[in-house]
Amino acid sequence: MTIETPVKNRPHRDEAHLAGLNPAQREAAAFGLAAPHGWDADPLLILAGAGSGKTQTLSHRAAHLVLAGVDPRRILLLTFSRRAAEEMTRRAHTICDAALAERGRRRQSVKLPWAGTFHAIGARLLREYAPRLGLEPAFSILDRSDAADLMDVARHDAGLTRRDDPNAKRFPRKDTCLAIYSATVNRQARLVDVLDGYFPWCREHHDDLKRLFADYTARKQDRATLDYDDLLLYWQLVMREPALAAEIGARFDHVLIDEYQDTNGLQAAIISGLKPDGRGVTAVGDDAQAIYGFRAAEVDHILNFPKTFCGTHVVTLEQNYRSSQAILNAANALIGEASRAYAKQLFTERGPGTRPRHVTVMDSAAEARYVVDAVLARRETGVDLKRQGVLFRNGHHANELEIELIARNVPFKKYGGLKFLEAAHVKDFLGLLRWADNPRHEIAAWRTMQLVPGVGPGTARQAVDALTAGNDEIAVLADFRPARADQTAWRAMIDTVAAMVGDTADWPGVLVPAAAWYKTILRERYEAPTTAREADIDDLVRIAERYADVPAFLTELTLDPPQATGDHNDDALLDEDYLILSTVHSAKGQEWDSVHVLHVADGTFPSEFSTKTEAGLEEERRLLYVALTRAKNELQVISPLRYYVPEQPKYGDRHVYGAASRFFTPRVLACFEQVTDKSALPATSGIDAAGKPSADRPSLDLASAARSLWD
DNA sequence: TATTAGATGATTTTT
DNA sequence: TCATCTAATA
Repeated sequence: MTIETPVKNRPHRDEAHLAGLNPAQREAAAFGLAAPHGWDADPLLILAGAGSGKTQTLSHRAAHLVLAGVDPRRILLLTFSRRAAEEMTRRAHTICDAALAERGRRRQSVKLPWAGTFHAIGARLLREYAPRLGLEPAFSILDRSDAADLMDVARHDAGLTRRDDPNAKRFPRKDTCLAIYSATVNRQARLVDVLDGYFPWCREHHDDLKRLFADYTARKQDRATLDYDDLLLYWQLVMREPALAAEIGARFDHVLIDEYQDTNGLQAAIISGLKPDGRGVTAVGDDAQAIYGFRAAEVDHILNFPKTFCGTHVVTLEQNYRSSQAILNAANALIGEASRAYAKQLFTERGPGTRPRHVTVMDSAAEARYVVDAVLARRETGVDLKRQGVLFRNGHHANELEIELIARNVPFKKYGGLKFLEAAHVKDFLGLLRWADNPRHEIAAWRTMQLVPGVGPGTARQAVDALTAGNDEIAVLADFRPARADQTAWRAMIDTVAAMVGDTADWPGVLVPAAAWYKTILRERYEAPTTAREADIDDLVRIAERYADVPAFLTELTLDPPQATGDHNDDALLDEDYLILSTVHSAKGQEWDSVHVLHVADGTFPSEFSTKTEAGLEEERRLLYVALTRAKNELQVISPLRYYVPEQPKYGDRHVYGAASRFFTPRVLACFEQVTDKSALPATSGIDAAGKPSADRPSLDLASAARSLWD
């Protein structure tokens, strides 16, 4: 007897490549497709819990689309980082190749989908359509600090920093101004509402801020520069123009979006613009892992996806392949206490595993020692450093750990925190390249000029004005002779930049004199040996040489900066074993055999800035949930009793005895084994475990000394 | 006008 | 701690 099934659901021998997926994953990967007969594309929402094989499923779907006959170039894959985009593209490629080989066909020629972050794809589309949008195609992209500097120039020029009345409140600093601006743009909200909701202490400056932002916007346009937010904002504006939206939307048959829970209003609007009825859209995400509220992301976009696009098919992935049951229990207990119920309950078929540990230590010094000991002990049992991860809420929470790791010769790589590109000398050199790339890039020019000894803000300002008056021809600077400046260095700067400007410049050959010029500046500037800094410049040059031209290099570097310290020269490190340190945000999508979470105390986790609102607190809970669910076999959460609070200036010691994290309720704690490090036990002498004399405790605690005899 | 020293205040996570 | 701003000096 045969059972009639609709053509599009009939299993097909060509689906062999989906064999490794579980039923839910397979359903998601193959939904609406009947290879090789084409596809039918109702909107698809995949709710994928932590460790449920999301990347696997999405890359299979991409591969399946291609095998079903979709042209890869008509697929748009939007991810959260470029690393994720590359990973998925690579996997999809492998799956396709294997499937084609199976069928005895030749490997397909390399056609790549459009894959990248919203920002990167936005930049690419905007450049392409620039002529039709009244945009300079060769626009430069301002990174955060360039944008802040431009904001600062506008801020000073508007006289907002003058303080006629010394008692008057100061105008917000450049970073705050930029943050307010960014929040307003990304939330698509009115300035008043953003100020009321997120920056109440700046409310009184509403009118000045409004004027400032208008000026900032005008300056960016004059200078052919776009900031990060513009990449989304402009793209979204394009999508509001029906003809253009239809044209761009028609270029893609399928739009796959990863981490949909972290999309903001602009991004959601872009998707709606591309595919108004949602046909061809696949969104993947997990509402329990929404952690980018501060970037105006709203969980509602994923929750309301089925309402926004009617006819949405929803697939839920609940089987976790990553963590042991014991770790999953802890994570489930934590998220189970959220004020909002999450739709999924993760389960695993892996064994129970060892219970996660909750370790109490004295302070961050003890924490650092404890973690290094634990990491090295794991390595002894055969868990390589690379299979271990140390996670924390803020970049600086790992500072002491870094010192300890260096002292004990443990190699590591840190994600988040101070980045390669933020080092002053790296910024200087990039500024030079940015100026050459876009002679109208006021900030880059101004910064670069001040590198010349004897040139300060005033002189640089005048030179920039002269440059603008002279139609941005570098040559006009030759007539501008700054009185106090080192004339040789000034002349050399002009020659260096002039040689780099224009299409005729010999790339990457021009990098050599540019680096040479900057190195002379470096040596004059710093008395200490500059070899380390010079090596960084050489690294930068080596990276730059891999790109076709300056704009390509700068765009890549701005949109996808090296994530880790040491990332830029990772070729040398590649086969070595090293420990990963990462902020929880940067750890999204990653996993390790053994995970150590630092500094879990009230005030840091949850962060004290987030505890004022319910939404903020819930986001912190999800952040901790993300941290816990990174672990496969072993998990340790470390809580210092006493920690450093830079925000609270106190006389003398700024350490504070903090409360335990409010997330560790009895029900959550029950999933953990309690461990107390010896540093956190009552001291048995006048010297506490940190090695410093402690004045605030009795020099001898007879009771615990007596007890410890029996330990 | 450039540079330095000292005072003052603040916030974290990232494209 | 760090960035920013002001005042003093060259």
